Amino acid sequence: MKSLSIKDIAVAAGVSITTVSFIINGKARDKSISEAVIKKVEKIIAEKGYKPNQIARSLRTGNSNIIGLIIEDISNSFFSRIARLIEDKAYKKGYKIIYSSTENSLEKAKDLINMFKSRKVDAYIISPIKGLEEDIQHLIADNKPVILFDRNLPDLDTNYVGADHFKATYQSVESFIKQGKKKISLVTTDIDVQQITERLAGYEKALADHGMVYNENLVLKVHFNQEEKETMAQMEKLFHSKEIDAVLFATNYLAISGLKVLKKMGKQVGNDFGVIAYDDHEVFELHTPGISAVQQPLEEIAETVIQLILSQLSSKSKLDNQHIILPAKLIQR
Amino acid sequence: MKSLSIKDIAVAAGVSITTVSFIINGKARDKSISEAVIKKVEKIIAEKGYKPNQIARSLRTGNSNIIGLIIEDISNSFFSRIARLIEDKAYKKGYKIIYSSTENSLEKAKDLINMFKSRKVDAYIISPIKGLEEDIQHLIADNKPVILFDRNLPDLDTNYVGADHFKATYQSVESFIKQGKKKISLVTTDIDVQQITERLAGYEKALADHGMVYNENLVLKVHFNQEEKETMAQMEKLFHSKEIDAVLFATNYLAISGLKVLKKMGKQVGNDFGVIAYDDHEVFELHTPGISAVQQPLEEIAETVIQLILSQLSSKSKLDNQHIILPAKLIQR
DNA sequence: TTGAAAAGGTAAAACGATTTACGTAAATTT
DNA sequence: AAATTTACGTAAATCGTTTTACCTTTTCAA
Repeated sequence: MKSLSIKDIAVAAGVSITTVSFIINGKARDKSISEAVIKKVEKIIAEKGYKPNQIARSLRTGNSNIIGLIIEDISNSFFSRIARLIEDKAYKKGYKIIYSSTENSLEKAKDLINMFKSRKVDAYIISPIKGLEEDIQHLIADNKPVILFDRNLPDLDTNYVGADHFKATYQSVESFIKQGKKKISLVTTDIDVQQITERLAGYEKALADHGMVYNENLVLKVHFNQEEKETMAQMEKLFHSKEIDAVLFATNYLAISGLKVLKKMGKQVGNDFGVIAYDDHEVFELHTPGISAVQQPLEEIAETVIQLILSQLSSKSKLDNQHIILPAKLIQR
Repeated sequence: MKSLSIKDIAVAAGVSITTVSFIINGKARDKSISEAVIKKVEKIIAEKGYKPNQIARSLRTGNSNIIGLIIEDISNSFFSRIARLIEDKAYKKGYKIIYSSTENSLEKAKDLINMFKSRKVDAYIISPIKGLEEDIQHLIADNKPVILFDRNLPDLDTNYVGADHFKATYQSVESFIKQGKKKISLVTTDIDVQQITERLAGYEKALADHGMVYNENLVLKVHFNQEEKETMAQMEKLFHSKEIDAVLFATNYLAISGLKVLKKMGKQVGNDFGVIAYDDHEVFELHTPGISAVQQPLEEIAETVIQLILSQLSSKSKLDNQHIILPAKLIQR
């Protein structure tokens, strides 16, 4: 069953391919095609169920109506929720999403960018990793809209949408201090991206502002690609050896691992051991007791990203780059 | 910055486009191109960083190296995990994934299939919904590999990979009965797909086999697209009004909503109120007490799906359709 | 020494759309 | 009545590949 081409429609309607193309693309009136012809062709298209071949279209026009989404890991609920929201909004505007996970591998990320490039995606939404600067720079030079989200690459002059991580961790630590906590630990990763360093900075500043000393023994930087088992072992050591009375986790998967450790150790979360997680998750809501968490405004992030993309795609001239920082909220439980 | 074309390479190397094409596609030796020319062209390609335009390639060859993945909702952890695994395995074989969520809307699903079709995806992985039979039939007639997963459409003669839902619910109910539960409730959805009806059937059969009467008041069929708030209200009513001593949830999101309800009601999960969830989730592991759950073999499902796709793509002739049912496991907590 | 086969390569058609530039007849303006 | 404009439409180039069918020269066997 060969699929229909524009030629089949043209033949069936007894007009030229050009005419059919104009009609499909809504340029018929512009090009003064008579109503009668328009009706006839549209009828035939509907009857036969013809759909233009997007590949051919892309080849000719140079754009694809596809937006590439590059994230760390689609199975992380933060990313899958964002992805769902972005997809949904993009779909309403006639754009499709191709997504891929980098798994924090620079090589895979570069590879993905290349694949997207050779598929001529119209725009890129990237949660980047360090080392990707040059590749992204090429995209920008190519005049493709690029929106970074979640993480920023400071060396790169492009659009960024993210949450105010500094403030969020600052407030989290402050809330611990108000509860009278004395030994506040931070469990974070060693990925070198702004979003993570900001979280560390917020932690340090809050301590300093409240006259507490920064103690590097209280900060655990987990290697980003290691097995969960090892992460849990490191945490267990941390929780055992010090008289920590509160811990702030810098990502949701670290918090989940941390809660597993606490459960295993039989250590109760509560008045004498406070926990705050980063990026909300059903686990935190349902945990007994409930776990406080920093909640990023997912809906707003997705909306902003899409807005930025669409405005860039629709404007001929290059727009000014925007850095949009949205507030994150500490959900107390 | 115009991107490079095969012509640029041909000119730079002083050979024809054909020759370059043969070299790119590894047909050089076959077509007896001399080693010297191969080396030279490869060098130029590497130097200039030329990547073939996949769009043009697709237009000519009719395939895209893209696999379309249609699921219910990428933000559901079951699907996002499967997606991640499938993506990963596909990527290793040089295939990319375009995914989209149907949100259980028949219209959106049909729309997605059309989009994928006009983008000439090479194969389809679909978690289908009722009413999609005809559209899928067209794909099959088009000679495209189609693998259904998670849910089957019995009227359709194609490949299917799924878990043994009947057995899993049967065993779950049986385990409740062994614990001495007398009033076992099932909370499921009203989506009319085989996977869900199987789960109901397993529940009924287990009751019958153990001499217990099926009581339809104990079965709650939640409308699939309603607000969580309403779902929770219905569950609360169910949990209140009857002397239920155990509940089996047929999906993970229902179980999560259910746990929220129980928490709100102050009802303890434990000896006098048993809970089993479907599709494992971190929430169930971390809940106090731990929640037992039916765990589908995600890794095997993904692997099987990809295997099936690849073998179909590589064989010229149409292979026999396969129905692969993998065992699901009840994790007791 | 002749003829076939192998070596080394290329020209041009095809994939299915979009778009530019142009053609002809009728209507309108001058 | 001639000139211009408008209405209605089409031919052909183009996007960047792959692939078929062919061409020329060299090698080698009979």
